[in-house]
Amino acid sequence: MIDTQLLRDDPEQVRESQRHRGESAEVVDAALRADAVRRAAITSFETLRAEQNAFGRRVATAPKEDKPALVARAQELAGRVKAAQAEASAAADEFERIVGTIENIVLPGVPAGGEDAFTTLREVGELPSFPFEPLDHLALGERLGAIDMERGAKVAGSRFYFLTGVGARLELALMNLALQRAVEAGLTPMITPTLVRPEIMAGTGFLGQHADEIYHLDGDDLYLTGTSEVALAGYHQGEILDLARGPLRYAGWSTCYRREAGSGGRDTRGIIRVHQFHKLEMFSFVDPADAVAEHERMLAMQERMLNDLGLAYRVIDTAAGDLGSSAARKFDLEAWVPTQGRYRELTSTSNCTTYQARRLRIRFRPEVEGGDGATQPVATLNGTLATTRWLVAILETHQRADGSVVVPEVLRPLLGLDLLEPLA
RNA sequence: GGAGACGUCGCAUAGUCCGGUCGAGUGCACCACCCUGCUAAGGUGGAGAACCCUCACGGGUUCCGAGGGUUCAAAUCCCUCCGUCUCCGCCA
Repeated sequence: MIDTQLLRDDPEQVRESQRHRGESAEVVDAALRADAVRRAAITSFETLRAEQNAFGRRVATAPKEDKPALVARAQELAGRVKAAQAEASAAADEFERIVGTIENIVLPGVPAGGEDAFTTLREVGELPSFPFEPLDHLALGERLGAIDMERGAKVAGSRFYFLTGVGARLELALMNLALQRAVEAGLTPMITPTLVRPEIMAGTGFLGQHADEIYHLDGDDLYLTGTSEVALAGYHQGEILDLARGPLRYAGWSTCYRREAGSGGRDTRGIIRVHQFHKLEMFSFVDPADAVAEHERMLAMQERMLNDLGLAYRVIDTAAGDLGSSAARKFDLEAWVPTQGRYRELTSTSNCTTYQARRLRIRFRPEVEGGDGATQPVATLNGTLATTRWLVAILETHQRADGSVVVPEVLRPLLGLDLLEPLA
């Protein structure tokens, strides 16, 4: 949810942001009208209620014989209060409904426009070239005894898979590398619930645009999370955080579940787009003044991972129209996938500024001279430090003519292998 | 799954039976000032959140786990939900 103060003080900034995203600017005016209605309704309700409260005190202290008459008048007043209250709360709901559809204000510098309007910030690493015809990650994975899609489908359906043998070990090594780096950077490791209540799912904003992407357990009314971001964002819901000693930084390790409802037919081969995978997700709660720096910090950690894994990648500044509703800016890191001859998104990092925190009511008390200031929403940021999909780029990039795969140096101690070799 | 107890303003608690003077007392912690050479102790005062009105001073409304209901009036009575704890049963 956006800042309603900003909506009132500078609606043009909000309209501009909506236009950058290719979203409606008219909702801004609808929201302003709803705000006026709401405030008028609240004021008249509160005036009546104040009257009722004062009257109630008179009834309480009145001599017994006067009470019946007073109560009769109070009854009449109570009816009017009830009506005014219903009106005020309906007006408040309507305002929230409309404001809720306004997406986060995009940060300056974010390219306006749709998916293709992104800016490439940099390309890093040399594109791999092969003196032989490279195999794709699935062909490699099958030869290495690392990936079994067929039995995944037998057991769970399409887009499910088994990681087997060195495949399972490779994923764990990757996740452990990410976890190690996270701990070194001072993040608190977390293993999070992957089933969450509806309020949490709604609070993090995933029930809007992504609703049909999410698995729901009807019998228990719980949602399976598509990222530990959901649980981590919900972790401090409704709390007033102490940020005096710096940001609260977490690294959530979880299995992620996605229905991939709208992606029929795309990336059907291999483990690029699957219903279930693992992810190590960074999540920070920071003073909004530090949000941009925190975003850079996450990006740097992600780049270091990709670099150290020997992957060629580019960093793009995602266009406004391609941002989620909560994100004010998002960097995607896309690794080169040799057999596809293009960059594919491996990871991203989003700065949600105060948008997500406002909806989740996560606040802090800024330090101001002369004591504590009023509470205000924190900024939240998230970024992925490793996921199963990374195996695609790792396998393909480091393959050799004989179908073996050289293990990146940083993974060797964690994996216990220097080379993955095809099964006989 | 069955039976029961409980959920109050940072923490701990009082208040709930018998609805009104309880938005709420007390202790600890906290902040400011005073006092004592320092420390400890002591004194005085302050201090929750959200929203509305106001240039401001200030005023008002809401919040006692959440949501409904009864009532002129609910922390207090009723219902539903969530959570915690205890006992019994069952099971990885």
